[in-house]
Amino acid sequence: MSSYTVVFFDLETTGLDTQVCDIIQISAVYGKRVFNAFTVPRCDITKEAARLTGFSVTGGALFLHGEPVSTVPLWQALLSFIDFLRSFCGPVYLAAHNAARFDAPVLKRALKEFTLLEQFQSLVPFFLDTFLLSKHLFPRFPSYSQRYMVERFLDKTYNAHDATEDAKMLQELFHKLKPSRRVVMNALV
DNA sequence: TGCCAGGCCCTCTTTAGGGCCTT
Repeated sequence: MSSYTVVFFDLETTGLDTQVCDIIQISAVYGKRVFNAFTVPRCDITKEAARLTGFSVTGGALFLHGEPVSTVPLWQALLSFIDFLRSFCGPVYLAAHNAARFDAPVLKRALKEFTLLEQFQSLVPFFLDTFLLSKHLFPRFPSYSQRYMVERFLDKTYNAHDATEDAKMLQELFHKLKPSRRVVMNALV
């Protein structure tokens, strides 16, 4: 396989049900480059998601911890995200923690809704699941949550449930772990 | 009122059940 670029991303959503939840925030990082977009979800935010993320919707506007947030329509956020991904030369592997089970299906469902999936997949042939990667690397760990891995390897806590911070931490963790190409290939989904 | 999903993985398994990881 030729060269590839690993871009780290994270979604904040209205809940955990990948078949019905809606995207609230998309963030991605590559080095110092950051992509971020907020969008007003079209379904209710579950009580637990609202508690964890601090997002709320009032009068059709998005708020984060009570402060108004600038948003764009979901289709526009997705198109901007595709433009960001297109700016890299060659294929992009989009990395997220538990990508296979959560971020990838949610993102792909949204892209499909706006008939953007094919365009997206021409840029992103695979997702990289750092949860699977962590399990492959360290078979006997008591936990593989992103928070645990960050605390263990980077010795720091961070603002989890902010998509940009989560993506930045994941990038830092990945570079600390320095997984071999073989391990990376085994964590593609 | 309801207190969410889901599929892999592990083991006190395989004639099953519970924990994990994401919001």
